[in-house]
Amino acid sequence: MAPMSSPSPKFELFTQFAEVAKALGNPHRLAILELLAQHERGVDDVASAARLSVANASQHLRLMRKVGLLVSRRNGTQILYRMSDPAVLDLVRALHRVGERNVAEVREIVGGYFRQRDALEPVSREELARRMRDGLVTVLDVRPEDEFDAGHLPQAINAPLRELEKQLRDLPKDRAVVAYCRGPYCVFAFEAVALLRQHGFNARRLEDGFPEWKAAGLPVV
Amino acid sequence: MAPMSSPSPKFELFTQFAEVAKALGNPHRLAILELLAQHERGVDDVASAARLSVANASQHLRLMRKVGLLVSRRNGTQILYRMSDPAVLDLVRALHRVGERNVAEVREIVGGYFRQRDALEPVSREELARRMRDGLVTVLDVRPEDEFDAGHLPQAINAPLRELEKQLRDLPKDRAVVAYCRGPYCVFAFEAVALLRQHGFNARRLEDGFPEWKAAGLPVV
DNA sequence: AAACTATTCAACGTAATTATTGAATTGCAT
DNA sequence: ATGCAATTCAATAATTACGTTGAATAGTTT
Repeated sequence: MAPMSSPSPKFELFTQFAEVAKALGNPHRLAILELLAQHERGVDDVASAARLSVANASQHLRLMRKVGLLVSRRNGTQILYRMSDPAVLDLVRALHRVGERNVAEVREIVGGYFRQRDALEPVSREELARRMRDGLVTVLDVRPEDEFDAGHLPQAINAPLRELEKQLRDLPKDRAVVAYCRGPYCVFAFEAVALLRQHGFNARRLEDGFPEWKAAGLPVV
Repeated sequence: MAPMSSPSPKFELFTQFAEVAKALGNPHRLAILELLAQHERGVDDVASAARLSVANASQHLRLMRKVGLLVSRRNGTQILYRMSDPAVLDLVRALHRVGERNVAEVREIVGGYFRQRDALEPVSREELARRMRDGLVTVLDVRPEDEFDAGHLPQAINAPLRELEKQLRDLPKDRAVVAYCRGPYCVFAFEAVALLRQHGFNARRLEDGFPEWKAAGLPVV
């Protein structure tokens, strides 16, 4: 109805915030952010890691710098970009959480993964710790490789979901498998368990995920 | 260089996440989210509160539902929308934090507000509490009105930044003024102090913001 | 100074987003 | 059934976003 009479102060603020969100609204830029979450990188470096043209990577980086997600510094001939602040990582993590939850729900409706819900009951941390001590279980970390590298359960095998199918032949069929992920909403663990069961494994998922395991004071590598 | 050979699994995930961020990348939708953070509302209700046409509001709402930020239910003839999950509010808050910090930095560079940094040293919570008991200070809440209504410091006057200038004449000039905001990065308090000083007030800002005051167990209305 | 490297700029075509309009649904009430 | 209210759909026009290309800039090396 009303055609936006005055550009209210609140609206201006929301416009600012929206600029930040827009800068996150592109898969390539999210990939770049993940790269820069580890350490600062030059444009060329980012471009090849993200499989983008240099000019395109430069555009993305400059946009994110413009809205305050990144900062840059010059080192000789190259420009190094990095995340501006831990709050940016918090923001990205919050986005991942919401996105993951959404993926999980879509799968639940479309594919019906959660039908046999009892079959997917999680293993408690305590139970897994006990079975690990007895050497009776294969532990599968289905998070992306870099998160695995930054810390994981002892004896865990890293098998990012899309590579899990290839790695199936290397898993002993006579041992139970417990898969874990980033946290309670992370859909990877559910999917991993479903896939493993399809291939005849005795598979279950760990309750919650790696951060909760670590926070509970259980051993980490 | 390489034109994106295969649509990698990681890229698909990031595409999902980017859809969520895109849905946040519009000032009207952020305004709608703030409305729905309070309680669920019908389309018509949202449209008039956000000053949008009904069809336009419907489009925004459906988009946010599609990416999982909102859910809806039917109640007779109307459709009620609400936030799907507390994680969505966390995401919005994280976005606000980054956006606020960004606004603050821009102002710092352009306007030089933070030049006389010592003059803007914050008042500690304890000091403010003491001075409030002695009745020696005017307390200014420069957050938006709805946040003020949801809880504020005792005796505080709500003066959203853009309305502060109008309210200046009503403030007693012989009393010190302490302004506070959402938190440590919130730029409103800085700007309020700068404006008050321009007009001859003895003004300072409170350390951190309202949530921290409340968390410290100090009195709240 | 010239050659080289890394990055940015400018211009272009394609695609996506936004708000508007008017028509089409959907459920409820008469 | 018919009419009514709330919402959604479909088509449109204006704006903005995206990636490519080739040229331009800034700093380093010879």
